[in-house]
Amino acid sequence: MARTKEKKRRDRAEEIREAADQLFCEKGYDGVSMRDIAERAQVNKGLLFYYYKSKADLFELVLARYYEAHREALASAFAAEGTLRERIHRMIEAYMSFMADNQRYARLVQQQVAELETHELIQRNLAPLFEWTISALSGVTDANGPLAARHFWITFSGLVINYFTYAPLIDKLWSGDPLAAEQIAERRAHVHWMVDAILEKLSPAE
Amino acid sequence: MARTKEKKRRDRAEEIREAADQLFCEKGYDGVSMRDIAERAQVNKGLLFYYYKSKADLFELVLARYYEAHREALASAFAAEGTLRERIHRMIEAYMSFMADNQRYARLVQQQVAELETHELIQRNLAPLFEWTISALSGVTDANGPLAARHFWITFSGLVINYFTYAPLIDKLWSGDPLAAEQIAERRAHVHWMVDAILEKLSPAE
DNA sequence: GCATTTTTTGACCGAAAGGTCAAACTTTTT
DNA sequence: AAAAAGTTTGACCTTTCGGTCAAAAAATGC
Repeated sequence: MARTKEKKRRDRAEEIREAADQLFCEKGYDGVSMRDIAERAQVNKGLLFYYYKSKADLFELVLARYYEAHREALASAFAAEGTLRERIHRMIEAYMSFMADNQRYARLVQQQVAELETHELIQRNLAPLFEWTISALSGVTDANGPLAARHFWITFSGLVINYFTYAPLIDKLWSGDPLAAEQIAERRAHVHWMVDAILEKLSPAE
Repeated sequence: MARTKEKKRRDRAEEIREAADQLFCEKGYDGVSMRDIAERAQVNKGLLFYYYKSKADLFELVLARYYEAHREALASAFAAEGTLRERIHRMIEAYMSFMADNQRYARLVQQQVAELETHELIQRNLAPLFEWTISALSGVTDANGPLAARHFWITFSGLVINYFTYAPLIDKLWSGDPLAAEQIAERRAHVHWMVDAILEKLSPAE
């Protein structure tokens, strides 16, 4: 008789990482203790330090995974095919999808940005996205002033990310869960509409 | 000889509040200890508890002052005079000015929103702003769907507040301080341009 | 001047934090 | 089966936290 059950050994390191991921997103770095993480992972506290050398280390790992996933998710959208309009819409689409799939991420980034000692990690990951937008928009926006590409970068990314970071608040003002699939689809449509409004005003001829 | 020097007694309660204000904005609630606050206020730690009953209490006071100032700053812009376009621009103007004058506030709100147990304080203060936008836009937007007023509320407020919350990050991507007066003026012009783009697409006839 | 009230201090408390470590337990290698 | 390597545990350490309190100091009323 062959083994019918795959007797998987528990991967403690992974369980700890997942517990840390959940808790950091829920309560923030300072709001979580290593004891909390150990408890959720159903593991002895000492074990956390066997696999990860410190709390800060564990946090950075959780963060780095998200940033990497984010970069990968957007990488395909960077492909320079189609018109500017198509490319931007594709970017927005990828960005919204990633946020919808990784709702914890928005909260994590927000907390990270809120820290004044802005980690070089976040910088390193956002810089490429920034550069892309600037170069993509360079043909249609001004080099400087209120219509400079850099303003549209903030505006575009804000349109997407703000919805998710403010979701807990929106939840209390609207009726219905803003993170439900239909609501997110609605926001997606809104952002696309906004992109069109901006592009139309930037170059009415096209 | 009359008293030439106004020998002002130090207002300890006020000094403590100011120190707490600074530190909470810099490092967040959890990142600051009562010892830190006492040290910055150059006051004995015990005194903090003489004037304020707890750390949470002190934080709420700092927060409440900002919310009140915010509400007051926007109150005049609520006046229902002029066209919709004028009213919205006036609102944006007031909002931007308040943010420029109270740059700490953006960071405080962000930290507050980041906490999952979103305080009823922030809710109570944002609700009126939300209601006003909804009713102001009701004539020109859809009742539901991607062009519902509620989406534009998030979009508008994001346009303003995002610039300030992300300023530390922008600082590292741009050249030049995003919180300098000229830069803020530029963002202000950008947001006004955005408002026009939106309104034009919403009702092209007008 | 004295008595009373209001401020201010420094020493102290228990709880909880991040982190260490030697010993016990499992698994793998030989 | 024994030895070696890799895991897991619980007890323990130091530091820091929010908060208390009795006593000292300063201001006030009479």
